Amino acid sequence: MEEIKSVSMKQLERYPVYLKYLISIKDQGITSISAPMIAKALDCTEEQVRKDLQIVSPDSGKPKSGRDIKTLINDIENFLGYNDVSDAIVVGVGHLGEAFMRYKGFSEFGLNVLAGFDLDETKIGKKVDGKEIFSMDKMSNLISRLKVNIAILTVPSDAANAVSKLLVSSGIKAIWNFAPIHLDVPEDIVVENVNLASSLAVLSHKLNKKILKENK
Amino acid sequence: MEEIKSVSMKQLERYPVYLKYLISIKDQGITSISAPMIAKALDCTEEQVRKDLQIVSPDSGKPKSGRDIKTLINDIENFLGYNDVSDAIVVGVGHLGEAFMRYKGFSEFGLNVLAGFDLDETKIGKKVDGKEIFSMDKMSNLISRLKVNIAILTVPSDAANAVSKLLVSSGIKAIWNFAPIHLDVPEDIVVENVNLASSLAVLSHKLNKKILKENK
DNA sequence: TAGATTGTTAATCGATTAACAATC
DNA sequence: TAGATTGTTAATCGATTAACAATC
Repeated sequence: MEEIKSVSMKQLERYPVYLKYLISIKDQGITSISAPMIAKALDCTEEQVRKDLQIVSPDSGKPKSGRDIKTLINDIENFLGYNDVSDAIVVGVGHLGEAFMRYKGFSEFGLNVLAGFDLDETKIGKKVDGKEIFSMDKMSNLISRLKVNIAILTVPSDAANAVSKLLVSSGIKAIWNFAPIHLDVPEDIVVENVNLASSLAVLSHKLNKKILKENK
Repeated sequence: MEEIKSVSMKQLERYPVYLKYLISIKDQGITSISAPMIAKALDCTEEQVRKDLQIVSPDSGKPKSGRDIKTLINDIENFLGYNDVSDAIVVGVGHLGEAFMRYKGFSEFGLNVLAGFDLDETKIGKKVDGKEIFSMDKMSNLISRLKVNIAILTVPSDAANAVSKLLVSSGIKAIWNFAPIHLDVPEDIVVENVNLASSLAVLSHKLNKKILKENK
């Protein structure tokens, strides 16, 4: 029986950063890497790196040399599911939604955007990067027919809750929510919020503290 | 002497969510609100709401009735700096960068995008929502001349570190980084990362756990 | 008054950091 | 071998949660 190590959300957020770094290092022709090296490059502690890597990698590192980069990259990619493709739809094709429909990087993460949905009749029927924009009343059918699990929600805040209800009743299992509000959905629905206002609040606060420090 | 309550990053991230909710409630004509009501609507604990609000609001709530919504909204907006405008530039006018140049919501947060910068000669000189796209070699001069503090960094990962060095040497104080890598900048530079790959890693992991649970 | 809500103070929880023996 | 690096186990830190007296 396989041992199951649990992983925290904080750790999950770090793996893509490790991965990017490891790939860049591999491309330089380096074949093995140690926790202290990674820690130094990414400005974190080596203890944290070791604990994180132990979770995703079945085999352990070797004292003195560290870990094999290729193996490690593969372990992280498998752990993050980059090797299995999931279908997703973009709901709300505004500036941000359109950017996501055009974004090539998602395929790297195993995410495949099938189509977009919008209320605006002037957008319906148009194609963005080869993917069609449908009207909202086509959404439910497409989700259940193609068994889409993931919705990228980029509608205005005041529409977000109504749309999320529709998504849930159509069978969507996870919502990647870019509206800066709390979605009121059943607790078994996975919601991951990306709140730019929150992020900016942190940035502004740090910046103000810095400016205050400089001026005194 | 004013008492200074310290605030955590986690708390800062929550204020914009409170604010959105309070504004929507105010628009319904409600004039006062209690911590338990907010907690129930936003799916968190009332203790947390109380502690968070105590930090931003000088006057305390009243037992039974709670807090005055208008006052509270004003307190949060002031605390987050939404009433003072900061200038910013967008560096890297790809799909995401262009979306940010077009995004109207920033003004609500007190953020004013002045201009964009890009390497691509076909983009240079064009205007996006009235804001011009300049070549990268104009960047340093504009930053120092207009004393711009904030850069929204939306360049590809492999360019991010070189560009951030240029930003820092030009006098930028804070970088809102959308490249999924660690920026190697001096520690007094404020960096706020928005890593979509990290966010997606969390979503995928939760989704996989949910699917595993359903299938057993 | 009675009870809902308040702010404060203490307990719990989880994640990070430190310490250390094991090993290539 | 010596020393860098490893994984594990214990200590610290910070944030969340719980408990409770005060009050409109």
